[in-house]
Amino acid sequence: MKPRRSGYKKSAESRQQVLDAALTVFAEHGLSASVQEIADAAGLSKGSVHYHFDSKDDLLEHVLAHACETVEARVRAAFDAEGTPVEKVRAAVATMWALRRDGAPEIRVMTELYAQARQNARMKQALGEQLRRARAQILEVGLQSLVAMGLRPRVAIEVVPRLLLAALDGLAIHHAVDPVTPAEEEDLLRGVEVTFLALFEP
Amino acid sequence: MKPRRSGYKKSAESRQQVLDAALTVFAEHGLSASVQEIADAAGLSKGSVHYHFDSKDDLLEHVLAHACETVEARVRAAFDAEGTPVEKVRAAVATMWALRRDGAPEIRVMTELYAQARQNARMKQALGEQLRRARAQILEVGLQSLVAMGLRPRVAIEVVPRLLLAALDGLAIHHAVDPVTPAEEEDLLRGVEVTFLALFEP
Amino acid sequence: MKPRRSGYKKSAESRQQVLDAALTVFAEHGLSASVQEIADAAGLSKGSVHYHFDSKDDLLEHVLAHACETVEARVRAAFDAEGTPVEKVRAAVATMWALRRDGAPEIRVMTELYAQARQNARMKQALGEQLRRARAQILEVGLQSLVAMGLRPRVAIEVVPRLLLAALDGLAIHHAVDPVTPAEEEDLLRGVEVTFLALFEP
Amino acid sequence: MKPRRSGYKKSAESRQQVLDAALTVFAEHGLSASVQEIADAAGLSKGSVHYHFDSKDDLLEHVLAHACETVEARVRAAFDAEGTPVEKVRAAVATMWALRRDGAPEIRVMTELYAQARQNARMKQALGEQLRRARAQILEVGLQSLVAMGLRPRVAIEVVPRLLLAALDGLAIHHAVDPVTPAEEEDLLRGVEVTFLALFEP
DNA sequence: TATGAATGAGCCTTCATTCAT
DNA sequence: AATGAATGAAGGCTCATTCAT
Repeated sequence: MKPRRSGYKKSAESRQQVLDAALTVFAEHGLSASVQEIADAAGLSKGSVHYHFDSKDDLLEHVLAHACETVEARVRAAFDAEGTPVEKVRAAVATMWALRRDGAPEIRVMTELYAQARQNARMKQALGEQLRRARAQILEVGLQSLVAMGLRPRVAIEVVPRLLLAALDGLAIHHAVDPVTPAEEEDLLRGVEVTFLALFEP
Repeated sequence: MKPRRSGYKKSAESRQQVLDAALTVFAEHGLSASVQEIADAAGLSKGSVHYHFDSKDDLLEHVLAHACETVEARVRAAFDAEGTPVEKVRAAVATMWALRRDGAPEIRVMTELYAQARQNARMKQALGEQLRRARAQILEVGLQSLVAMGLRPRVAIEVVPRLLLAALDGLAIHHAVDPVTPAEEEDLLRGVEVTFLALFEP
Repeated sequence: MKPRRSGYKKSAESRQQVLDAALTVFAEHGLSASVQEIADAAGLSKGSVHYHFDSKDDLLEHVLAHACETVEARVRAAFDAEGTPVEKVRAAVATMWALRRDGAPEIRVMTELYAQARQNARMKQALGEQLRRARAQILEVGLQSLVAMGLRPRVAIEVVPRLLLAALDGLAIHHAVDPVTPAEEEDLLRGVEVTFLALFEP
Repeated sequence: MKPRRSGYKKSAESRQQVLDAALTVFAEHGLSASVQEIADAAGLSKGSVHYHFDSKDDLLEHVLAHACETVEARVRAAFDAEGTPVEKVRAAVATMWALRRDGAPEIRVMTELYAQARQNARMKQALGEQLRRARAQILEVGLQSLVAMGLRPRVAIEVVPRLLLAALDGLAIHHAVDPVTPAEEEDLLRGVEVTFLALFEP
């Protein structure tokens, strides 16, 4: 069962190299980056990429899955830090924004995928599920604690995560084209918080 | 380029056909749609597309400009309808959302362009300018009237249009992948209004 | 018979404009220069070029004919200047070289045509005839006078013009790629004369 | 690019096939021959040509280099045959002429390149260097031996190779359009020799 | 006479994918 | 497990040519 020597292990390593390289290259040069570029970045041959992944689309799906995990982990880590429920929510939102402001490759790839998804049913479904999961997570992990505190939502609570994520991703795609200046940033974050809290009544 | 006098009417017509076809095709099949597809949709030859536009990128820029004008006109028309300032803003926002919910080709193309802009300096600049203009317009046309009414912004007023447009575009890209249900829609719009108004204090 | 007004005349003018422009453009940008470039240089439309000439090849043939006439006229003018037969020959050779050294458009086009002729039977024939005529002219006009002076050729006299023209055109094509320096030029011309005269015995 | 060790033998073979086919096709149909024609002649796909060479221009440069080597080798082989210095020079010249008379593909391609070089800086430089090298070789290998024999040049010795190569290449391009007849050939070669030797005094 | 418009064939190039090794 | 080699489809673009006006 266990890999005898380095054989099996080597493969997993290479596969991961491809995955990492793909994330970087896709983020840097767009989803139209060629398999060759990825192979170069991974230090492997073009053939190897297709050895590990059936097709470019297949690779893309795995990159997406990986990126989602990474992002989710980071956001949850921020949320799991100590503090009151409101502080925890605030920390999570700050992290979500920071990833977008800094152009984290995971976010870049995901925003590009939204465009591509319209032409790719599988990808559309995958992205849709990821999005629903993210919203569900925000709802269960973040909002329930607020509700438990006595805050009552002014609108159907399901739309709150939708609005929050939309605002963040919208800021991200605009930021790429017309960057938020450091001077604006503080006000912007305050704006997000104000609007977010406005959805609840004390 | 432009016909001197009366000119051959056919040319302007054909050019417009190409432009219209391009908008539709780009919206439908993504920006990677081939020139051939556009030519087919326009009922012209591939050569003709290049007769009217120097390159695919050139065509794309014209499509962008055209799309911006169209969207701006529609939103302004909604705003210019009768009503109190708040009603006017509400109508404008409703229109902005409707265009996104219905997948208007202009909006689709523009959201795809945000992805492409990262790899295309010209496009990035063009989109950036368009975005700044849109924000400026919202600020001057919409928000000033609210301020004039005595509403005072809780944050730097410049970030308000940024937040509003970001939320709308974010909703649009998510909607394409995980549609807002009719049931959600009312709550969603109310959420947008609530958050928007929360940025002001009476 | 005579053109009534300016109608006919205008046409001849335009035709000549095209011809002149073609000579210049072909010399400058090679025979692969586009019809559009020529039309631009002529200040006319692309359609006009095809109105005056059946095809690009047709135009090329006329350019060739025109160029030959021009060159022949210049060389003959040099030869017809005053002087002894040897001086006249020397003057003609000097002119032939000067045209090549200075990259006269007529010469440039003709040397490019030699390459193209291999793929174009008509052009091959046209160039062949032009070449035979040039050789005949040198033979009759130039060499006969030397023979009449008592100089006797050391080889069949028909090969003398061939050698002379070959040397000149060879120098021309090499000159374009590895220019003859002014310092070399005097020696080069002396070399041509020495070798030329060596073909005769006093 | 180059196979590291033993490599896949097929690759080097295929690459050579492309090179050979390109030489033939370029010579036969001119430098404007399409990559497709070359691929067909090589028995490979169009994609394969681009697998082995970055671009058509790249291929052309390699063809040029290859052609130069071939020609140089043949001429040197003729020169290296036994005989007195004068006989050796004569043999080399005879070979140079024979290649041109027979329309050797290497020569055809090179003469076509002279035309193309005017529009292609890289090619111009490459051809210029090749020409200078050829002249230098003639000077060092051929002429020095004549000088060593006591023959003294009548003109700066550097122009002698220029004149010789020019005459040969000039004959070549004219020959393609107005062939040297077998009857003329003997006289022609004698003419070349006479003129060549006339540049020296005993 | 002259031209703007339109065309279609052809070209170079890119690239995901396959396969023998 | 990994890759070099090869392919074929597709794409953007150029351009000589035709034609109605």
